[in-house]
Amino acid sequence: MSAFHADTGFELGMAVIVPESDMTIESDELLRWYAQARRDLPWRKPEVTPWQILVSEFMLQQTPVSRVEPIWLAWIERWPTPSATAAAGSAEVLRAWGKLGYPRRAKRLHECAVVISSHHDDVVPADVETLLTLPGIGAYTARAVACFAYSARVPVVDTNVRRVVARAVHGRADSPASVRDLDDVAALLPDDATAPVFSAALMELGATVCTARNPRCGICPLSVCRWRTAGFPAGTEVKRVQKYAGTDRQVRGKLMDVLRASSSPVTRAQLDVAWLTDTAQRDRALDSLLVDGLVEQTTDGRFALAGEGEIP
DNA sequence: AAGGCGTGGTG
DNA sequence: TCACCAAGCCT
Repeated sequence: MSAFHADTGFELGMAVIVPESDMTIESDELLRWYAQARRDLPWRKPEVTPWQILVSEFMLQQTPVSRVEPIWLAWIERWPTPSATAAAGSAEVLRAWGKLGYPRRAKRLHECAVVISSHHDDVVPADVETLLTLPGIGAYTARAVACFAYSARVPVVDTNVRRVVARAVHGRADSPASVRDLDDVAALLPDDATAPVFSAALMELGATVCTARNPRCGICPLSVCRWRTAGFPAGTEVKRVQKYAGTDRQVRGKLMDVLRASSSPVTRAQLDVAWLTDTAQRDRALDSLLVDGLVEQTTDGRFALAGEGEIP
């Protein structure tokens, strides 16, 4: 057992009998920890609707909880349902999104609202298959909505879950994205109705204890962690984080900032001052915003947030 | 399938 | 300081 291979569970071609507790994450200890350590996030309150949970999931795609909270609170008060969101128009939605980042998410959220209000009787679909057909909803968000809004027993795999499972179950510092993730987590899921809380707890553990940098192993509730057992081996080289300063993304952000601030269409000159250093780059950024459908040009040649001219 | 897509907090 | 990172999705 001392030379046991952490990855495969096999040694020299001989099957090693692994205690069940080594291959799983103890649901009891995880749930007990979650019950006392869970953050009191507003979208976790019982009266929150599936649509409002969906909104939180859109906002949380690559944006930290602390920045999402205030925007989400104001958002659901203003637009509590898909139909209310759809009726608001995409320009107002893009404006309310503010500086959460990746405004394509806001556009897709509005598109979701339109589809759900017009084709699904204003009710968020409950099954993963249908959710996956909606704009901006991918593998994670579809399962998160099915699980957290409808208590479906489906694996929910985000970056936190991936990391926790990679460490506790596989003994690796992190996990390269892989299709095995879904099967891995499905195998860990409790058989009973606690599956959704189990998933929430797994995510919470990754977000607050088993973090990417400086994991707080001293307060981890898991009694079995193969990463710890293996002596915390380092992960493989991570791919470089994308640059931001000076990129087209930053220029797009500047242009969107100008558009958001104006309730009426702006002139080309007003956009030009948002990025003086490289006019070619500025043109490219504006063009890409038009291609993405985030910005529209009015008949008189000015620019506005997409949908600004529409009748609400 | 690798890379584009915002923004701001943090160690 | 500045690289890293934060409940991904899409092409």
